[in-house]
Amino acid sequence: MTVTLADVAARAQVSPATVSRVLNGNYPVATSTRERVLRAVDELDYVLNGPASSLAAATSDLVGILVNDIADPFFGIMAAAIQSEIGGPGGRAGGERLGVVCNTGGSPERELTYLTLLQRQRAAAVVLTGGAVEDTAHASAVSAKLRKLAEAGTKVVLCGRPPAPEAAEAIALTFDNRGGGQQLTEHLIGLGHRRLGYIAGPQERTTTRHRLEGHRDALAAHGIEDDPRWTVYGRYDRRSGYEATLELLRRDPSLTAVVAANDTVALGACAALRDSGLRIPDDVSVAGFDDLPFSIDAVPALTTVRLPLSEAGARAGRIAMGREEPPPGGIATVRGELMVRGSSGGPRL
Amino acid sequence: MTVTLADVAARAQVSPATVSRVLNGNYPVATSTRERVLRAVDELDYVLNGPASSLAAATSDLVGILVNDIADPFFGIMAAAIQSEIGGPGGRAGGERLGVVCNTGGSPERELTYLTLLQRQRAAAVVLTGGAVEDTAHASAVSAKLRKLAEAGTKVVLCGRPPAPEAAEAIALTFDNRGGGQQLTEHLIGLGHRRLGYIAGPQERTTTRHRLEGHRDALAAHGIEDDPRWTVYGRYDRRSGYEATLELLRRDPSLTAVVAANDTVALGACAALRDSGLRIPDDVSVAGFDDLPFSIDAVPALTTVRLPLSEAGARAGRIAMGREEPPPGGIATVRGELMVRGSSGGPRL
DNA sequence: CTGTTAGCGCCTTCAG
DNA sequence: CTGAAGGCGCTAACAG
Repeated sequence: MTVTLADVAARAQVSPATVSRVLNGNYPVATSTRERVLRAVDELDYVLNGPASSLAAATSDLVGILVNDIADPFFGIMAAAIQSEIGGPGGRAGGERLGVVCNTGGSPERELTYLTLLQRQRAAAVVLTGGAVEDTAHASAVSAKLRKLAEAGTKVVLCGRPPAPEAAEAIALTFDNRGGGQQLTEHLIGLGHRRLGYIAGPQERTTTRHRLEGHRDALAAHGIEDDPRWTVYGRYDRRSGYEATLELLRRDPSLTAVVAANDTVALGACAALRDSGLRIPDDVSVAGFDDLPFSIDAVPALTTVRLPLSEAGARAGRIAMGREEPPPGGIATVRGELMVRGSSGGPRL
Repeated sequence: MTVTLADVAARAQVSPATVSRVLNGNYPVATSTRERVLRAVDELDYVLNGPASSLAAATSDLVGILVNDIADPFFGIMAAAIQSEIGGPGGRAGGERLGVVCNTGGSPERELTYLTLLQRQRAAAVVLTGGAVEDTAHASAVSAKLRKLAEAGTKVVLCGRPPAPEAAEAIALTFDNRGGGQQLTEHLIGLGHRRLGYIAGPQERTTTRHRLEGHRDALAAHGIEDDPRWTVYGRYDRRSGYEATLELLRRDPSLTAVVAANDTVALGACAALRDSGLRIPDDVSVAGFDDLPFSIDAVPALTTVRLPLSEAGARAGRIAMGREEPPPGGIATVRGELMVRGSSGGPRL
């Protein structure tokens, strides 16, 4: 029923081995022979059997990209960049690789499941994006998995994720969340703010912790006591920002600025402030993080920290494909850039 | 080096076939035997070889999800919903399927490439999301590919995409873009608008065409002549909305409403209007399409048409997994819901 | 319920 | 540069 390599060989009057060689292009074949084979492939409408090929070669053309939330542009932008570097030629059969993104939904179990599935498929590479969960048991389970993947020849790259201490084989491009958070809060302090609310992300995430630490570093550097009432934990979504802001306002109506864990949360914060009859930035300044495309369209435009998601993703993709040297030591820190816009201003008197 | 099924069989003192059976759970095995096998699997840290398994079984656990732009939440939301229905148990080996999203970037070539790659992998199912490109040559190439996939046993589902006329095997859940566009414009006309600008998406896309047709249907129904100056084509992004709006304003400053191809474009339109010193909706009303999460946060909140992306995606996922009956005739139309919000109001006098 | 026996379709030495 | 041959690891009849 289905056309096999042998059929192509018969039609082209060569041996299966030869067909395999022209298809994989990893071995010298006479031009005339190649053309004959290619013609046969075309005439027969032959499609390589991936599993068979992967089985024999003990490696596949699959490249996995794990993201926490595919509906969040933060991950979408990185994934698109990674995939664009993977899609191109460079794979084994016919030169195409299959970059596939897997949505973990932020769940440690699903992350592990996907990793196993990818391991099962003998993936050529795996790129994990975004913050990690800080649960110890899970973290070491993931590290162990990554180590095994690496041992089996799968390249492992972390993008926008802190290095895995127990899996040194994994190359890491880490975002400087701490530094970014610090810059942002420094900016607000510089404007005169002294009472700043902070809406953090989920408690057990590295990204959450690092951004918050940066914020606190800035406060400490300026001798501002960090009132515990000023920090609220939530999720990385708009709703969470909305609710957390109301909560912050309830706890301390005298706040003059709200720093959000990311832009999406900041948008929710803006909505809550507006609904509370407060003007931005006249009454309360707001800041986000990431500089997603919509942030510039907020009214007023959002002050935030731009992360070079696309660039980092592209680099991660290239490293995963072995087309770029990994950074020295296997770890590189990617810095963010403070974007001062209309949502931040001096505090009300 | 790597542990194989035979090793597990030896350790558990059973035949390889038995091991396979407990792993796939598709055949009766004595509980005691199963436990012994599972223990051996665990002790040996065995991981099934996916390619070998797929080769022997002539099908894989891979399910492809094609999206036009992974960085766009429109697709992200659908993809997440589809993947959530796929991820669960139901696959062959160990009950897990690998839902993988592929980013075509809207390019017909990449779409075809991914389809081939998926075909090569003997994917269990493929879900194509979003509008199709209307180039005839490409459309029939895709249809041909889909037909071949279906013949090879791959389930094909279209989600938010019009039916493929030449590939009737493909189940289609189509969005009623035309009806939605019509409702939206009806709403604006009802408010009293008579001069409406329209920012369309890329010219050769089905989504673009259908939404525009709906708009024109509404105009025609009310005897409003559609001035050609009032339509501008662009891309589905913010920048395009910004530029198109300036262009519309230049062509006819007397427009009282701008209808955008989607919410993202509408956001750009709002920015352009604001930058031109026009108030929304006092001077000009704005409307979007899709009702993405950020639309409610625009200031003023965006009037738009809500598409049940998540629900449609979930349904598509279930159908792809054979867990839900396809709609009669293989085609279902999913309607949108008009969401009237602050960005639309009566025209200025 | 379990073991035996053939392949699945391709890649990759090894000769020529 | 090309052909022949063996096996990659697993599944699916078929017996028992």
